[in-house]
Amino acid sequence: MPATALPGFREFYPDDAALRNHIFSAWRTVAARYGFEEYDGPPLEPLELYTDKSGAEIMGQLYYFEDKGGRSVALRPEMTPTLARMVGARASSMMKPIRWFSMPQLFRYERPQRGRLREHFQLNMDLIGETSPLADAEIIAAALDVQRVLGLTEQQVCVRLSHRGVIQQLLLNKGVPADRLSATLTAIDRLEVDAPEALEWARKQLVQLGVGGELAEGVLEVARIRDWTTLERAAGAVTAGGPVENLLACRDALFQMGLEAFVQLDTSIVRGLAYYTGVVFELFDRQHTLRAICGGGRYDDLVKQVSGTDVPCVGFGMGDAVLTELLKESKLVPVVPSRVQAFLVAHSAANQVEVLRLAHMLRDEGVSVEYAMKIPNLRRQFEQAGKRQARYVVIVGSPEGADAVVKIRDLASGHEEVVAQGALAARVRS
RNA sequence: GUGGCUGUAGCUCAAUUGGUUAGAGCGCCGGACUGUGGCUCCGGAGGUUGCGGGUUCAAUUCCCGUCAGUCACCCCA
Repeated sequence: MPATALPGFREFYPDDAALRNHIFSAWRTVAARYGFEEYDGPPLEPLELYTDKSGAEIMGQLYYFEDKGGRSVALRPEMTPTLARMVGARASSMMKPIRWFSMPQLFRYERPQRGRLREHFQLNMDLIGETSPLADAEIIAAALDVQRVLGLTEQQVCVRLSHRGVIQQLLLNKGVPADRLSATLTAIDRLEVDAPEALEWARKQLVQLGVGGELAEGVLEVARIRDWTTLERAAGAVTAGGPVENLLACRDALFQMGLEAFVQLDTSIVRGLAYYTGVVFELFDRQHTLRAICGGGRYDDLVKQVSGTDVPCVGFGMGDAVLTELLKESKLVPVVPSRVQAFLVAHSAANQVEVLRLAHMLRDEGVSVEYAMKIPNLRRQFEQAGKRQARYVVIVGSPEGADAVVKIRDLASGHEEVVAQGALAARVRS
């Protein structure tokens, strides 16, 4: 039986780790651009942190066990409850809005599929303590900018935008009973593909909910709104400060930022998690061959539920698994140009002492250096330097030069020159 | 958790209706090659054909189970 990693858990070979770091780097870049500070929490949490909020059925998707102190603990499946607890503890003393991001590794016991594993890293960005629709727009813009930094355009990705309050209002207008709203939203959540089968499925679900017949058609009509004109017509008179105005203001802000081409109204976006209260959105690849790249929205009541402090929030989670697939598919995986700056080559074994001295001198100067541990002929050493993707080869022990100089060769251009040892670090770094 | 499809070297794949010692390219290691890499040529290592069982004189090939991957469900970060 060969040793293998657990299903759904990844091993990152150097190429994989490089791509992961590329994604992490984009995450950090955008977080910095938006003035977000990094935080982190415990990977292992009390089980109740999740069961209290999400109910017992999520137990099947949690990695949980009893620790040696008899506590029921779980590997974190999402970051938001931890964030809510941390924010709730200090929110009253912090300047608003709070802009926090984190890049936790999360765990969930589910059947692994492409882009969905039992472990992943997830960028979480949350804007806390601000109810303005500009905060929603800010968060969505950040999620989109991550895509843009990674080289993905509006040709490849889009954000599907909706608003729970708007949907609820439209459903009430259609006559859906208030006590059926929550279940109806769940049914709508399934409708994300505008396919006939999905429609049929949704009709059946609605009938089971007691929302059959004409009412069901009304619900489906609401869930199929894809353009702003239809939405405004369906909403009727817009109340100041109401959900519709809120959603439109968020849209306007995104348009004013120049992100219009990415934005798609989609009233079938509801989000599974129960705690969302306002704007909700998901990022998708345009071909829709992958799962959601990112999902988020406004959750104004969660912090109060967890900590007792009333703080409005909007945020998203963006996993690395789907992004990895999309970047590979879009041929946007960067190639590392050069692994080491200088590869030291010894003319003969007698020069190895000098190689070690020079190598360490260069490393002290911050230059990345490699050299052959065994000294084969020059041809072989050059070959090694080439395979290691070195920028320069430094030949140590050149007979025609004095001891104080070395010859360096630019491996890409083939250009060679003689350099004083004291000037070597500066020359190689340039 | 349910169902479909797929599992051969590190990677991509081949192997006649079931037939002898499971092959190739790339990659890796070494040689040709004693002051200059990428090219070329030669050689080598690397496989319990995912694993287990069954049918058969004979299984990579057919059957069953199982594990893993993948797709669609369930569900969702």
